Amino acid sequence: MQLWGNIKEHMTRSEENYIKTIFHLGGNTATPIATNAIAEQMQTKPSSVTDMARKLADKGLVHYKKYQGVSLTDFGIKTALSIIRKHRLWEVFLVEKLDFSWDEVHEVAEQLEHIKSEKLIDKLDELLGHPKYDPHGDPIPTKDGNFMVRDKQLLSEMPLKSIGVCVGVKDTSTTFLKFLDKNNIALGNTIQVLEKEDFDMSLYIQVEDRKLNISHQIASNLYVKKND
Amino acid sequence: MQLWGNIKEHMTRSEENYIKTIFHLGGNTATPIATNAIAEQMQTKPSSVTDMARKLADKGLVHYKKYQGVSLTDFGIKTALSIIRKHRLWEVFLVEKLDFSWDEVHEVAEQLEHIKSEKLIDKLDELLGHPKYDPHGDPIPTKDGNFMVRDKQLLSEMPLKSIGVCVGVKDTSTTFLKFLDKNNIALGNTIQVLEKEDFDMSLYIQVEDRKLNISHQIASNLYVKKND
DNA sequence: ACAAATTTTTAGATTTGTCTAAATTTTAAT
DNA sequence: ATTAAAATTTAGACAAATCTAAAAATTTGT
Repeated sequence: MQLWGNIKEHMTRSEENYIKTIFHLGGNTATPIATNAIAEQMQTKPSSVTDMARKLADKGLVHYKKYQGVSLTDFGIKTALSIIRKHRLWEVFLVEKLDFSWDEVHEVAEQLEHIKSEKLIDKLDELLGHPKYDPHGDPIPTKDGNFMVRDKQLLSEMPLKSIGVCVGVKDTSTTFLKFLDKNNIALGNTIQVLEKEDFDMSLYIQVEDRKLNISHQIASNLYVKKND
Repeated sequence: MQLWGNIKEHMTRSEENYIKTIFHLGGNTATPIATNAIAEQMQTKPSSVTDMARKLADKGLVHYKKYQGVSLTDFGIKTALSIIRKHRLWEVFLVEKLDFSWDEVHEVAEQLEHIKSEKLIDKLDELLGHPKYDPHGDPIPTKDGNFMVRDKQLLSEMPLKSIGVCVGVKDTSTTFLKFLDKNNIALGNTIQVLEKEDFDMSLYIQVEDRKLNISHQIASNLYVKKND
């Protein structure tokens, strides 16, 4: 019978996945997330989400009122950041230490993120040199839950002639990442917008020393940081 | 509808734990293992073991006849070796790359061994330089399931005056491993049996350049390889 | 060999996470 | 402001993995 017994309770894999999904859908703000949206994202049914919402609310991880959707509590946000930290550190490990390519890491990191050992993550972070970004350019939360929010914008929104550095991808699907590999576009590359085609909104760009055409769809999934 | 559809079926964490336990209890031989023994080892009830025995038999992993105990099939042995390989490789990783001490690795490796990715394990093996033994001196099965069985013996069974190298521990409990650390006994150390005490079977030994007394209990949990 | 002790299995219940189908609530449209 | 549409919840079911208590089989002791 301990006073703060519920602080470090066991979280199941499923609970952790729900928390992560809610966070990614924007549930870190006060705006509640719809049951349907969560169900769709998690490839499950709304009724299952309702059940889990109750359980997570009981555990103090989310705010939940019937028919009103869920949003993360402060504790829920902390929990989400801890899971995301683990996921992204493992992604860095896979790419940096085990030569995975950036389109191969997600599935494995989805499993590794649920391993429970604080020491493991601290040491992994140390081994990797406390990386700030994962292989897709997404920021890695620090141990105390701080985010490096980088001021970045979509390549599709860059003004003509402006120059920037590629710092991330919005779409992390295998097909998109493989496309980038094939076209030799990688994080860290310098990109300049040479021309914009009004008709289909495609861009003519220069990546390092190469010139190429990319569709609007591509440009709107690449994050660029303006030259600072 | 594929011909060999049941070869790579999904194994749950629980199934994997049963297979591993059966293997460790000696189920790799033809000798069947008793339901009770498995239940005790796994901290569960015999009735649960019966249920699982049926399921594993259905999947072709064990031989099972009512009231007769279970033994692994060839496929079951292959599966067990694959899990043990993963467990031990992760243990090496934790010690070599993340500075874990040998008494801290077991719990985390128990989780990591269930991560599913062939590439992950292949690459990890490569990163670690294809180690043959884990931090406790236990052999790591190769990808195709081969075991390096080292000719070793318990320190307690070494003849007087004989010299050997410490190559493993039988008991891997935290208390035992911490005791060894405290007494500066590590794998690779050269050990000579100087005297044997008839009364309590304790040993007076030399470890590298230090002399010390150890109880029979200690000596019967340390593996030594005779100087070759 | 036969009764007693032990081991193992069965039967039925529980928990977690999921589902379907029906009912309810909210939102949107006219 | 009603009603139709959409979203959400409830109720009841299921599979996996476990448990308890009782029944059945095996082993052991004399």
